[in-house]
This record gives sequence, structure tokens and C-alpha cells, in this order.
Amino acid sequence: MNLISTKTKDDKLNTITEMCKLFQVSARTLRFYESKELLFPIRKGQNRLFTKSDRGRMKLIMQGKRFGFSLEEIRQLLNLYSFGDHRTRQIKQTYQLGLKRLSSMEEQKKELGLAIKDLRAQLQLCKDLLQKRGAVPEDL
Amino acid sequence: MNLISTKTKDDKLNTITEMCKLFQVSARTLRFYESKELLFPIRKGQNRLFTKSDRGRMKLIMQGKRFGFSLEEIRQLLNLYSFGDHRTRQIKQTYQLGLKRLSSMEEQKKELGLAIKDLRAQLQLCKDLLQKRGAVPEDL
DNA sequence: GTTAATCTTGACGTAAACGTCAGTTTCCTA
DNA sequence: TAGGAAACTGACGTTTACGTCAAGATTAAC
Repeated sequence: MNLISTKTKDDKLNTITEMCKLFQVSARTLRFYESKELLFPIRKGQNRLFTKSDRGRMKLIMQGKRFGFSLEEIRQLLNLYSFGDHRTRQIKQTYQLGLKRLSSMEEQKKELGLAIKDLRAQLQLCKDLLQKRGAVPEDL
Repeated sequence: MNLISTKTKDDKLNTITEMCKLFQVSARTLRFYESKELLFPIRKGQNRLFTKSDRGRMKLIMQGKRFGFSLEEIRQLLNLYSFGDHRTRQIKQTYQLGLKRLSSMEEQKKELGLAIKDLRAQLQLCKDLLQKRGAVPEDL
């Protein structure tokens, strides 16, 4: 991966259908996210063109959704990843929000670990029962 | 904690308002969960009484929600925690579902770890910027 | 014996996150 | 130049997960 190919990749502008394939979402979803100010595609005529920034944001959006955050919660955090152009006071707020989100995610990770442990134990009980009932190994 | 107190605690039946306080949810939510077959309170007259099983289920429900699962996804998994009374075939299915859910949760935990790492880095950048702009330590 | 608290069952309302459809534009190509 | 293909803008529909009354039943207390 050289500088040129990296640069072209960064400069790449995606049409809406390209974005759909890239992130496995519908065009409606992308337009919806734009209307909610999570994405800011530029316009060529009336058509949307998605930039590197939009791709980065989409990655974070999908991630946030996976972890159970609402689009509004995600939107607020997105500012954290493009804070250069904001006023200091706004950045401070975003920073504070980021700290809270961080500890929330760390807590969630801990709980997730415990839940995984519980689930494993429960699956073992279930497995034992199935074996007592004479299940064949292929079932497990 | 002796046997007697443990037994009384297990046998304890909760009214709906007690359950509300216990899990910080509304009565509507509990009735809704019952209608969706996530809870099975017994009846005294027309009133609901929630058993130990319901309390256990509620804990799992809250957990599942926290991790971004839908109520329907949660409902299917709940069978895993009270499989004694089902037919073997049903248990096998639930077991398989549990395995999938387990790997999904493990994947989520891994992603969460990465996302936390990213967020930390981003917060550090943000902090640096704020310091360059002359923020006082109390802000951070 | 009435009032107040707690519970019940409908039934309709709502916010979030899109899906779906209808009609229009714009650009490319055969 | 006629016709796709891909995009657009409304606008209404849908699912999930409850909230919010309204009206009646039951029980406890005064």
C-alpha cells in the first residue's frame, strides 16, 4: 500500500449504491441518517457523494448500533471524531460526553463478560440434560 | 445466610409494584412482557404474583436489552434457563440457538474492546487539543 | 360503609428507525 | 430520440417497545 493508492482511496467519493454495498444498508437508511445529521454527503447536482469522512462516520454508526446506542446518542459522539472545527466550549462538552460513554462501554464489557460466563454454564447444563436423554454427539 | 432464609427468599412472591421497584421498570412494562410471554406470573384472583422464576427472567431480560437484543431474541433464549419441561427436540433447538448467541456475544465483546481502544485514543487527541487551546485541568 | 390505594383490562398514542411506493429528474446508450 | 438505469423528493406505512388514559374490581383503613 503506497502513498498514491492510499490517497486515491481517501479521496474516493462513493455513490449511494456503492455505500449501500459497502455497509450493507439501504439507500433509505443513508438518506435517513443524513436527515438526522449523522452523515454529510456533498452534492453533485441533486445526487449525493459520500466522502471518507462519511465512511468513517458510518463505521462508527454501525458500531454504536451494535452496542445498543440510539442514533441520537451516536450523533452526539460523532462530533468527537471531527472536533477541529468546533468552538472550545462545544469540544469540552463532547469530551465530557465521551468520557461518560467510555465508562459506560467499559461497564458493558464487564457485564458482557459475566453474561457470557453465565450462558456458558447454562449451556453446559443443557448439554448434560441432552446427553442424559441420549442425544448423539452430532447434536452438540 | 441459612437454609430457611434462603427458602423464604426463593418462595417470595412479589406484587407488581414490588417488581417495578426491584427492576426499575413500569407496571405497563411487566404486563407487556407477560403478554409477549417473557414472564409468567401466577394469579391470585385477578392480581399478578411474580415468582423467583420471573425475577430470574427479568434479570436476563434487562441484561439482554443492555446488550442490544430484541425482546423476541431474548424470549427465545429464556427457554434455555427453564428447559426441564420441554421436549428433547425443542431443547436441542434452544441449545443450538444458545451456542450462536454465545459466539455472537463473544464477538460483540471483542468489538467492544476495540471500540473502547479507539474511543480512548480519540479522547486523548481531544484532550490534547483542549490543552493547546489553554483549557484548565478541571475541565478534563 | 365509604373512601383511598392498588390492581385490573382494554384501547389508543408515541418515538425510533427505518420500509415502501409514487412520481420526477438526469444521464447514458443503443 | 427513445428508453433504461440510477438517483431524487415527498409521503404514508410498519415494527418494536412501551406510555397514557379510562373505567371497573378488590382490598385495607377509617
